[in-house]
Amino acid sequence: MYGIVDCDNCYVSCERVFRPDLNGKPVVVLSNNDGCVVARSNEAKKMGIKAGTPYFQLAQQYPDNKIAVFSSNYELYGEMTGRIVEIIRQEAPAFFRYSIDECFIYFPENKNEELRVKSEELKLWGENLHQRIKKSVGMPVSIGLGPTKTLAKLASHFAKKYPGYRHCCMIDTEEKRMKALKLYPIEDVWGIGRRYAAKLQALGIQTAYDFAQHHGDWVRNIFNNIVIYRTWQELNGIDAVPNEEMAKKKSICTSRSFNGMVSDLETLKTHVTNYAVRCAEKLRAQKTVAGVIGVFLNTNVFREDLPQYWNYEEKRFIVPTCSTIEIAKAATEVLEKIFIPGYKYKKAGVIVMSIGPNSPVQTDLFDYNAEQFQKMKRLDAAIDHINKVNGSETLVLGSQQYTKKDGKGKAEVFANAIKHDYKSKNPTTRWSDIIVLK
DNA sequence: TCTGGGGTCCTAGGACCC
DNA sequence: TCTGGGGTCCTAGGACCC
Repeated sequence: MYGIVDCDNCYVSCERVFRPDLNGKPVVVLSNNDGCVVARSNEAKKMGIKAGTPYFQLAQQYPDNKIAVFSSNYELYGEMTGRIVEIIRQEAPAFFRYSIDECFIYFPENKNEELRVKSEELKLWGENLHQRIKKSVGMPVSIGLGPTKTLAKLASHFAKKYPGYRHCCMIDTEEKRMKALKLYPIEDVWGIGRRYAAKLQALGIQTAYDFAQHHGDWVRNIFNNIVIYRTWQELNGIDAVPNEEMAKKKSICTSRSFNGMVSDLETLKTHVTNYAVRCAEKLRAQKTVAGVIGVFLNTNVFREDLPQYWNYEEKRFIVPTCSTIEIAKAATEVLEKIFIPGYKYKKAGVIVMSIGPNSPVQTDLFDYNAEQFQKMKRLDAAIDHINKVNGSETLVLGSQQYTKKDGKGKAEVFANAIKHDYKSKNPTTRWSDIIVLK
């Protein structure tokens, strides 16, 4: 059996833990730069607010402030969901964190009849897990149980939709499986995206049941695609999607849209340096080095009245690295190659690839300075430590700081934050934000 | 005026090897 | 008239996920 634990309206629920006055009221959380809606409370969903709605449209539509709005606060969401993972670590035999708000649980098959967990016990286990998470973290979660991961996902949707399941729904018999499949729209099945759903609907398939009823050969012929065939198998109760392991990322990307538009190379360099530094930190956090770095640059695609340009280039490191200074330097070099003056840029990003373990690293046969290498390593470790203890970006490179010339031609540092006008505090990670009880 | 930020896997086709 | 038979690796593009 598999389980999935899925946080209900994750970001909204994180905010509500510290704002219980907002329970039962419409709440949305916005993307970076207060761009669009990425999370909605049930009340907001009922009002017809769609995911991805640009915030300025929402504000026009509901000028009376009836909807509580939050900028995204990933420091908070990361810490809150981390607490949930800790509880799952204690309660579950094995698990895999699938995303920030979802966790798969693996129940090993037990051939011994006497040791086998009975269905009723498993269902109760799920209900108890929900209660423990609700009580100790404050997050409502929905739990689905089933013989395959895809069916567990289906079950979790029913757990979310019908209160009668007490937040945990289990598909453990043929009868329940059939009933669930018939009630489930094909476009909501895990692994069926917009394209596949459209194709299936054109073939007269409306529900998961319609799809599962077709012959496997038919599925293979129509799609010639192993991924969708596995989904078909899973709906039919055959465990087919491979279990994932705690894997290291194979590529790491840090990108942002800017608050406003940017034309000058100096500001772009500062942005790109910041993204590169983040990539280096992420590489070190998972104990890896990257062999290739890529940088991309975009103008504003929504401004059809302005000339458009986008470009991307890569550079290979002779010796794979996770050094902040090396990665920042390389990123700037690539940026200079793709930058064309005269455009109004809206977004840039840094990607690191060809990721491998940080030891042993194949060094350069002809130009390797062991002393320099060790120095860089110690410097990065010191930066990471200081930023961990004192908060991120306590210590940064000079090139990470945004500067402009004052009247006398002297460079002046200024903050260039992305827009976060409605950001909540960080009472779980910042001493300055700690809650005061009256 | 204002429109997010990450990831994964699979396949086909081309370049290259013997 | 007739033009082999295996492989591997890499890349781009397309689908999907949250």
